[in-house]
Amino acid sequence: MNEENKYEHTNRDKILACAQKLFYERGYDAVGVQEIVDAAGITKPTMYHYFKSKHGLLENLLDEYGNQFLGELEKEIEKDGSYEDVLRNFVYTYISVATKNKEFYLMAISLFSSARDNEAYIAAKPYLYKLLFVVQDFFRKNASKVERLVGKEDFLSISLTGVINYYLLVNFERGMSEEVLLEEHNIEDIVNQFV
Amino acid sequence: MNEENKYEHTNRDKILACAQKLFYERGYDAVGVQEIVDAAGITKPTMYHYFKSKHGLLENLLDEYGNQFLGELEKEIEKDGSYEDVLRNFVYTYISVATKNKEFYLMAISLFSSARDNEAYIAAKPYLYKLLFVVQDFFRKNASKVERLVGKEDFLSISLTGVINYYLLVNFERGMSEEVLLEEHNIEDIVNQFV
DNA sequence: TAATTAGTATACCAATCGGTATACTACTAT
DNA sequence: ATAGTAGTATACCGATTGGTATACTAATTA
Repeated sequence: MNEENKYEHTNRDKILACAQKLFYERGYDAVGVQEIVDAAGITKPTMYHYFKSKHGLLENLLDEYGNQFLGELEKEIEKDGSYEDVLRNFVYTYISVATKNKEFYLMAISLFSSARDNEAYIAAKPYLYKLLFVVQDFFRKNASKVERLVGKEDFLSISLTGVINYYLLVNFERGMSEEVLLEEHNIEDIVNQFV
Repeated sequence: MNEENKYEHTNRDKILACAQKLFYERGYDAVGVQEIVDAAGITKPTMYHYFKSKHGLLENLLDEYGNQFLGELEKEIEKDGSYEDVLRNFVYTYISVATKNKEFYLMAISLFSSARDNEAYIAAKPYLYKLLFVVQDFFRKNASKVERLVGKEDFLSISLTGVINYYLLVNFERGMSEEVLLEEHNIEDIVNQFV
């Protein structure tokens, strides 16, 4: 009945997009519901109709934006090639997807590092593990190609995720552009640490 | 007149200690001033007497606890030895100091990853850079011993900090103890990535 | 056509937010 | 002795917090 792209300009999507931007700029706790609905040009009951609470809004945000992010990373694991090649592609894709969704990505990193008993951390925790599992899957599939790395899959996934996250965090803070972040010598620096 | 350790049980220190604990548990924005002063067993005007605002409280907290943390790391840079030896000691000291001040350390990591325009991030930013500079100093002094690493000091410092931070974040989350975190094979895994 | 449902707004709630005006006490310095 | 200062409490401030009761409209379904 409706193949049209209605789904792009609904109030629900406007709320998600505005919440994402505000959470990125100032953080989940610092942004009030009123501010979100003002930015989206609607009123509170509309937000509480779609998402049952502020917490529910964050959960939906993480679910829709986050799984899209992880999906793109998972596709990269399927590909075949030498360890160094697939690693290089994986790192490139990770940074590429992260920079393309810079605001969501930084928001997610912030949530992953939030305080233990913070409401936002509790919502983000499953995705922190999902990301870790995706990177672990990558190493479980490919580390077997290099004897020295066998058995180190857990550490390697923590280490790679840590390096890339901090690399992006610091260099976004420095105002570095997507193109520079993806330059060959920068990718190569990261790759070289894992060969 | 007073060589005694008065300075450990003053209201000021009680406020700092309680704020640190609460910020660690639930985050700066999620914790109200009232809750802090209740935990410290005093009232608001006392807090506003010592620190001019909630923001000022955080600044003092970072200044006193943070500089102590960085000081212990800086001492390690002075020491001499082969690249691999000083690196191993540096990593060991970093993790050791971080685990001994686990609550403060996790709070700091959380602040470093906070949203750009968040009040807490603005207070933490100088210390994010200070930490980066300390690690950079380490590599500027020692990377010269290994030709392959010369010129990579900036990347190396980001990378090492990223690995250790994420290593501690994930393994604290997993409930891993200080002893395990400092086990030789775990330290060696990290060190091996930087030789 | 009648009944139901999804979506939205007006107007409100108690509770909490960060912060302060005022006044008191206890100590210090003159 | 007296003036000043540091520290502390009672009681309050306006603003904002997350959330909702009620009512309306527009579209769908029976």
